[in-house]
Amino acid sequence: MTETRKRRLPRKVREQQIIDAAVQVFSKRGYHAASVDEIAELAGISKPMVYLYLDSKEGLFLACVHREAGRLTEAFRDAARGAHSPGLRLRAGLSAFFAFVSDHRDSWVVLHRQTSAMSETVTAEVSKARRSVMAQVEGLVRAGIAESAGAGAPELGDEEADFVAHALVGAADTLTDWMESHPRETPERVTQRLMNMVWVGMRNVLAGESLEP
Amino acid sequence: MTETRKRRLPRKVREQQIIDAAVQVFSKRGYHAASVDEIAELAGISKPMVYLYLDSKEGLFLACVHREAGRLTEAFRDAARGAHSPGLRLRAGLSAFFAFVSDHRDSWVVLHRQTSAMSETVTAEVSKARRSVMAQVEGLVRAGIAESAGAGAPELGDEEADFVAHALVGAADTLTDWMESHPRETPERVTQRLMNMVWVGMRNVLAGESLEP
Amino acid sequence: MTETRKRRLPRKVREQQIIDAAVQVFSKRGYHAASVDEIAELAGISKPMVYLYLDSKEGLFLACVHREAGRLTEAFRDAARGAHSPGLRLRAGLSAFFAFVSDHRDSWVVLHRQTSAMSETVTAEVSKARRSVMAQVEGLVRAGIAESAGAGAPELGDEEADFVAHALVGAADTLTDWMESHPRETPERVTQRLMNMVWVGMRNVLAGESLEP
Amino acid sequence: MTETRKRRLPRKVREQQIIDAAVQVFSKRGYHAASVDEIAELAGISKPMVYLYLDSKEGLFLACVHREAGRLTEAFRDAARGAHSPGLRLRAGLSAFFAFVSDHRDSWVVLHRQTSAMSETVTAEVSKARRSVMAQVEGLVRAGIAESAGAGAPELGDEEADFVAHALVGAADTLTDWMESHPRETPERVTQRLMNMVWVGMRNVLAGESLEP
DNA sequence: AATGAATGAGCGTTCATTCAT
DNA sequence: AATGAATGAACGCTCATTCAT
Repeated sequence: MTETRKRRLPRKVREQQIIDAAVQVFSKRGYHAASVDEIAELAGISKPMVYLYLDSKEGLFLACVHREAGRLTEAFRDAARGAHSPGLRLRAGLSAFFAFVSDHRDSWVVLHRQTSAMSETVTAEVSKARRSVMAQVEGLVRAGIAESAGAGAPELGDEEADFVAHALVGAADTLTDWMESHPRETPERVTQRLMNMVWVGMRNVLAGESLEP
Repeated sequence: MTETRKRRLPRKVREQQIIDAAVQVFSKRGYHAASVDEIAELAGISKPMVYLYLDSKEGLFLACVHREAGRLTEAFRDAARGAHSPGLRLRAGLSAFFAFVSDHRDSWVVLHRQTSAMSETVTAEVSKARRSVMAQVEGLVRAGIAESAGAGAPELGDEEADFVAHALVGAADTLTDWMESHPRETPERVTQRLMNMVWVGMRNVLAGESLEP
Repeated sequence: MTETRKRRLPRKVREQQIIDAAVQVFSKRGYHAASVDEIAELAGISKPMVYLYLDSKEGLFLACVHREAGRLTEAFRDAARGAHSPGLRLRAGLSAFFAFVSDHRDSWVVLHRQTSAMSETVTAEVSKARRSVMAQVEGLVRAGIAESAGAGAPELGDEEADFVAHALVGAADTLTDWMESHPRETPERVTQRLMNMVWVGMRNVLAGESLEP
Repeated sequence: MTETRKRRLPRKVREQQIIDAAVQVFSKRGYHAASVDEIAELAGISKPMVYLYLDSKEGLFLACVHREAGRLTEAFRDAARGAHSPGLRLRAGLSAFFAFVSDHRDSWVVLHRQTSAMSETVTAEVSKARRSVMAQVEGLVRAGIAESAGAGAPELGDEEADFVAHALVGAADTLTDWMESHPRETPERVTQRLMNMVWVGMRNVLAGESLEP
């Protein structure tokens, strides 16, 4: 099956191919160790095209972050669409989240694990995208808990929901690495296990209960 | 060979100063963006000394990882020493962990967040050091749960304990970032909250219980 | 072949537009720092058109030099046409020269101040165009002095006239910069002043007189 | 006679060698067309040394301008030292100026003929150095004329002296090119001729006299 | 024990130029 | 007549590393 590589492609298509390659390379090497040469080669084009379309290495990285943040947002939205009660939305959303993180390792690594020092504007933009993702997880957490807690549930404070969201995202991030060394695990099983682990506790946090040390 | 007359600092001292500087710079810039120049300058010596003592940039990074992993291990040991019942050891250990992670940001970032591509041998060594840290958390988890579950507790499987340890470490990592933007939070409060969140669930995971989706 | 239906501009017009743009950009940036991209954009067309019409960056530069040398020549000719005695021709010519240099800064800068290394053939052509301008100034000088010196004037040697022409052109070039920081000066005033300064001396040079050091 | 090229040289020496090379290359190619590679090669060292000592291409250019401006200033000072009456200082100064311009073609071209667009800070610094040179010529002009005009001489206005200085510098610049194609000319002869040409006129300018057109 | 001097190799970026339509 | 797509080659700059003292 010969794959005739098209030589001339319209800008929009090439752009996506470049971003595809960039996400892979940024994820694998990290922002600084990634070389535009390698990205261009992986995208099957020459370096000047990268600069023509994406302006700079930073612009390229930004494009990656934006696109992948958008995709994750979309994954959330799709999951929510299928779950018509607020309660199901939490599980569906979290499940979608885990699925995304484990299915799109590269996207997630670019979105969440690139810590290297970059120009201030880029750092700001990236932080914004990351906060937007975190806010969506937080929304899921708050909605899910609120419903599951029933009518008389106390309001879940901003800080509490934020805390839970960060804990979940951090756990999910590390667990995705863990999955790689446990090939029999699936995103679903990991989701289930993590839910088992935190579900009751999330409500405890909500209820203000605390265990004695 | 008597070590007299030396006004220039003895090797061991210099070495530690270099590693001090390196941990700061690696943490701030990331492995690749860090420059040996900056490290040498921060250490107050000339570059060839760095190479004389630590061989290469990778050797320098390895030394950082080893030393900081050792320090974290020591923090665990100290915490355990104060808590003479296995049950208290879990909380004390986790608390020590959080304290370490938030007190020694640079150390932790070097230990856990540097993903960049390095030579295979180095990557292997670093992974080993990281796994050793993870193993200690896992030990705490297993011991703590075992005791809290009482006499007839089922054996906690390796995979389960490993899972919980990874979730905790990941959550702790992200929560440390979160703490930075919530200045009123302390490591103790965060520890407490995380314990509230996962304590019950950890036992659920142990008991093999699972919530219906 | 009737030239109907063509909405796209005919070749000659486009060519002039391109050269217009090129003169501006070459003057502003210098030959090497000028980019064909910028020229094409300023001309309102795409880059391949530039190459279709002018062959190369050097060709483009050559075209600029030729056209602007021609314009300066024409300015001389027009000035001469109005001054029907050879004596007036010198002043009118010099005045036209200053007017041109100050009115068409870009043209002059391209004609006289671009020193950058180019291919030998091009350098030769450019030198030729520049020498042609210099020759015209020299002609003015020789004619003007000859007349002013009256019937029995000694022949002004080639070298002497050449010397005076170079001195005048160099002075004029630098004085044009000077004019920019003295907004109340006009080409006419500068011409007058320069004439005052060199008029007597030119005749001295002619007469072979020399001041004692 | 074998020339043993010293490999290791102290910074100060190497720095001067690099600037030597840079002046040549900047003069020959122009700022933009000059490549740091070529400069390094001509200086007999590797590129990083250039950056270690001179920071950047712009820094290198600045260093050239400063050093050569200083040398020209020194040439003026030396000439003035030999001429103990103000009147002789003009001729001696101008002669030194012409000698410098023709002996150090590269220095002068760097000092006066680089027009290309550079960063604002550099442009500012370069302009400053150039103005300082021009001011020295202006000083010579004013002093010389004042003395030659005798006791009752009218004050020479700033603008007039400035004008004359610019005209002289511009003429000298172009005449230096002219000398290259007239190998029998010497700086002394050219100086003499230019003095003949402008000496009387300079006083006319001073006296406010003007020739009728 | 300690350092100033030096470099090979690579990276981000740009540019003149061409191809296919 | 006109252009969007594409690139080889070069340039400014930096960095990990070593040599000579």
